[in-house]
Amino acid sequence: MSKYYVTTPIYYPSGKFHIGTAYTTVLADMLKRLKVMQGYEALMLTGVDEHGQKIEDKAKEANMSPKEYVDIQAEAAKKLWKTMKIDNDIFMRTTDEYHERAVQEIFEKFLKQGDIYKGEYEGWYCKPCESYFTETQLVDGKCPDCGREVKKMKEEAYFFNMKKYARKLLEFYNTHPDFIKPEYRKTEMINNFIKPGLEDLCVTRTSFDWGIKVKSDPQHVIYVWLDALTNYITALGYLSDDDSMFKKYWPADLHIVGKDIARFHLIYWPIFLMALDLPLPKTIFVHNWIMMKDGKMSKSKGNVIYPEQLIERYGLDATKYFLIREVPSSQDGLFSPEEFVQRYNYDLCNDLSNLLNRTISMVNKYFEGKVPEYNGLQNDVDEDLEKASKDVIDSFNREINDFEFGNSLKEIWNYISRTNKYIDETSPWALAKDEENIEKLKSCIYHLVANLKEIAILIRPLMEDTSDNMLRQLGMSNKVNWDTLKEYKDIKDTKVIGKGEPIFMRLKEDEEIEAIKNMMKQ
RNA sequence: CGCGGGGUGGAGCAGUUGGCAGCUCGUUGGGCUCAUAACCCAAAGGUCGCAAGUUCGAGUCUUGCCCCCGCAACCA
Repeated sequence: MSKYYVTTPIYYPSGKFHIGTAYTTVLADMLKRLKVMQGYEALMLTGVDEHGQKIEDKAKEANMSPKEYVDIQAEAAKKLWKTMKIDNDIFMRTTDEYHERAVQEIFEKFLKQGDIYKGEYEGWYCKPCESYFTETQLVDGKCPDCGREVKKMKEEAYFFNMKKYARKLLEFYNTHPDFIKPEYRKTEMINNFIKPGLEDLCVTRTSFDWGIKVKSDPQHVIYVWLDALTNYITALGYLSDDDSMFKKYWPADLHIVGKDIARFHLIYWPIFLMALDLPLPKTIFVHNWIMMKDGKMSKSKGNVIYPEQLIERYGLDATKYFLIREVPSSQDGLFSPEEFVQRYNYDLCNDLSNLLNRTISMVNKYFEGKVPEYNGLQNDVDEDLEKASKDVIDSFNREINDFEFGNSLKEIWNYISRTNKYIDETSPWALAKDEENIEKLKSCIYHLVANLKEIAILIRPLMEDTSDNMLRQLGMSNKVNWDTLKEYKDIKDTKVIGKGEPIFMRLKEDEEIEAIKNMMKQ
C-alpha cells in the first residue's frame, strides 16, 4: 500500500482562526480523504506554532502565563477542527516536549557542523514594544505597532549560513519540476531572493523568553523558523525514541502553505533539510488568499468572517464547498456575502439538491421506488451520457493533479448540469405515457441514479455528510471508495426512499446577504 | 530599468503548442412539468488595457507604454 503524507502549516494562535486558516486545513483534509478513498495509507498533520514574542505579549495581556494561554488556544483550534470534521491524524504543538528536545538537538547539530554561527543581529528596535523591525516594516520611520520612535540596535544572535546552500537549492529546483506549485512561485523565489544572494537567517533571540532555549547557550531562544518548520519531521518522531512513523512517511508528499509563508517553506525549509541530510518533500503547494471585496481581511475594516459563523448557519459542507470552489491557484479568491449565497443557491440547491430530489421523485412515481437494472443504451443520448460519466472522472483527476482544486469541483458541477439536461433530453414524463417506451424509461431512470451515485462518490472527499445523505436517499450503502466508480452499470436491488429530502434548501437571497454582512461586523 | 501576477461582453472568470472569442451569474424571449418560481433551449451584449511589429492569420508571439494587486528577507 502506498503512503501519502500531507501537511498544513502549524498556525500561529495569537487570535481566532479566520476563514483563510480554515481554507488551508479543509484543502489538506480533502486531499487526505481522497487518498484514503483511493487506497493510500494517508496521514495528515496540522497544529499550532506556540512560541514567540507575540504569544508572550498576548498572554501578558490576558494575565496568564504563555503556556496557559497557548493551552487555551490549542484547545480552541482542536475544537474548530472537530467542528469542521477535519480528519487530521496528528495535532502538533511546538511546546510538546519531544518537539522541543528534537529542535534543541537539531540546533546543536547545525552548530557543530558550522551551519550555525554566532553573530550580531541589527535592526530597528522599539523599546516599548520590545520588538525589532526591518527597514521596510517601519511606517514613516516609526514603529509599525505603536508609532513611536525606533532605535538602531544590535544584539548577539545565532545565524544560519544560508549562502552555503544557495547553489544546491537552485540545483534542486531545476532538477525537480514538481517541487514547487504553482511554477511562478519558484520564479519569484529565484529572482527575489536566490539570485540577489541569500542572506543568512537569524535563528535566535535574546529579547524574549518564550521559546525553546539553546542548549549550549540558554540565554538564547530559538527563533521562529527553525522551531516551526521542523515540526513536519518531529511530529513523525524524528530524533525521538520511536521514529517508525518518520521512516514510513517522510518525505512528505505535500506541504500546503499560504503565499505569505512561501519564502520560509521554499527556501529555508529545504535548506534545513539539506543540512540534516534528509530527503526533501515531493511538493510544496503555495495557495493564494481569500480576499474580501474591500481588500485583505482585518478587524478594523469590519470584514472578518469566521468559519464557525458560516457553518452554524449554512452547514459544514456548504462552507467547505465555497472555500474550495472560490480560490483559484492563479490569483486570490473572493469572499462576499453575495457570492456565498449565490453559490449556495445555484450550485448546491438548484443543481445538486434538486437533481437528487426530482430523480427520487420519478423513481417512486414510475417504479414504486425500485431502481430498474441497467438495460443498455435505450435512448439516443444514453451513449453520450455514459461517455460524460467516464470523462468526469478523468477531468476531476486531471484538475486535482494540476492543483486546480476549484476546477475539480467545476468539473463535477458540469457533470451535474449534464445530468439535469439529460432529463430534458429524454423527457421521462413523456416516456411514461406509453407502455411501449418502458425500456427507454427504465434506462433513463437508471442512468440518473447511476450518475447521482457517481456524483456522491466524487464529492465525498470534500463533502462527506452530503455524500452520505445522497447515498442514503438513493438506498445505497455509504461503504464506497474510488473503485466503486467503476461499477457504473452494477446497481441492483436498490430502493430509494419514499419521499426525497432536500439536502440544501433554497435561501432567501436578500435576507441571507444581510445576515452575513452582520456576521462580518461583529 | 527590482521581481511576480493581472487588465477579455453589465458582474466574476476560462482561454493548453497562434486558426471562426468561451463559461457562470444577470437581461430578454421560449420550452417543460419529474423537481425547491427549480430544470432545459435560444437571443442580445466584447475594437480581448493602449500602440506598433512578426505572420496567410494573434486574446495567444515580439517591442514600447498605461493602469491594478502582491512580494522586496527574518512579521504566522
